[in-house]
Amino acid sequence: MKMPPLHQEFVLHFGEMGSRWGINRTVGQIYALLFLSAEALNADQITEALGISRSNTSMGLKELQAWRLVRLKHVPGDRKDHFTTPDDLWEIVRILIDERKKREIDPTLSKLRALEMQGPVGDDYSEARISELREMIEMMTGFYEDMARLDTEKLVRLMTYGSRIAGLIDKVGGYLPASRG
Amino acid sequence: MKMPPLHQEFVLHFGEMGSRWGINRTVGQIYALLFLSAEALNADQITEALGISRSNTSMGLKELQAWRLVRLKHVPGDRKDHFTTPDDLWEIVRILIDERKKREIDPTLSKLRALEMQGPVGDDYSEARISELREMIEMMTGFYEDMARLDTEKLVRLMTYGSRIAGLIDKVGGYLPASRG
DNA sequence: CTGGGATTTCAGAAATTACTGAAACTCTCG
DNA sequence: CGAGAGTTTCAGTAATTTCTGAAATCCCAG
Repeated sequence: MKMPPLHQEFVLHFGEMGSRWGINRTVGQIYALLFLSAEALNADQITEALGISRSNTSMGLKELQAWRLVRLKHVPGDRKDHFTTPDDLWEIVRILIDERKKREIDPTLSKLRALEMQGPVGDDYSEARISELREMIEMMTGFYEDMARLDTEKLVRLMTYGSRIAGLIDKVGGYLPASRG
Repeated sequence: MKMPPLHQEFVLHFGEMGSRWGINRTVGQIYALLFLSAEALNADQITEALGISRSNTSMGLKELQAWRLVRLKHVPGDRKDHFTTPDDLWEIVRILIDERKKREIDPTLSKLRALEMQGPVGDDYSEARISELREMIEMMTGFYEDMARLDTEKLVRLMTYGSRIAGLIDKVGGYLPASRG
């Protein structure tokens, strides 16, 4: 693995964290490498920098593309495909949350709805628990979807605003409809 | 695995989702079982319901306790330890986010800070990319910590309010300090 | 067409992670 | 103190996941 020390440490860290993030070591490393790289890299460059097999690189890139975390970029005069990460970090965060939601939450939400559809087949407690869980997930994903709709500038303002937002709602809350349509 | 069909389906689903959530199958199943259970269960009941080994149950419960997702509950007149999940779903969500933050984000934030401390050891692009990433993570975790401080009632109000919150900030934003801290 | 570079697929090997049963330990009650 | 129920640890095994090299496929320039 030959690259500047900073890159090296960063790449190794992402590799280690990979398993906690639900991706494997090499996928984490490939992402880290591309993230720090000013220019797009081709698969052979990645293979060499990380000291892994060419096929492993190919699979890693495929997975990162499935996550929409890396993009293909054509370099004129080069037949090879080159890869980059989006420049805009906010975009990366949105993609990450969307994809995790899709993989980790949506299937469970569907399952909960399906279970409720079956009608009363359990004891009261478990039925109630399942409904409550579904409602909570719907509220949280609904909120996220609302936030994701905001443009970056507004989002930054909101986050910087922090918990004072709550006071704001207290103040004006009475004059506004209590729930979303 | 003998339990009502509703429980069974729910438990199996949590087992399957486990790997996506960064826990293993049995840990997911144990959690699901306790979640639906009106009364606290002891380790033997869990072992029998899920058809796994007693030691596996013990390890699963230990991991769930490390996540603070299950609690010990003493049942009078019974020497065995009994386990439950918190009743309040909001509390569960807070715990989940806190713990995931601790495992998935905090180590990276530390690493980024450490890398920046080393002074200028990389190219300009990668240095900038790392700072930018650290700042973004700090903003998001800061916002989360602010939100976590709110009581449930305010939080529900805020989430229900959704994206209209942004308009609210637009309206009063000028009269308030631009940043926290 | 077709020759050859570029990429992907895939079956098996390697590495990692999960699970089990047996043994060790802990705690409490008599 | 010490018997025994209850729990945890741990070493070995099973299952799963990741990685590799070879073969197959793709695709464009000539």
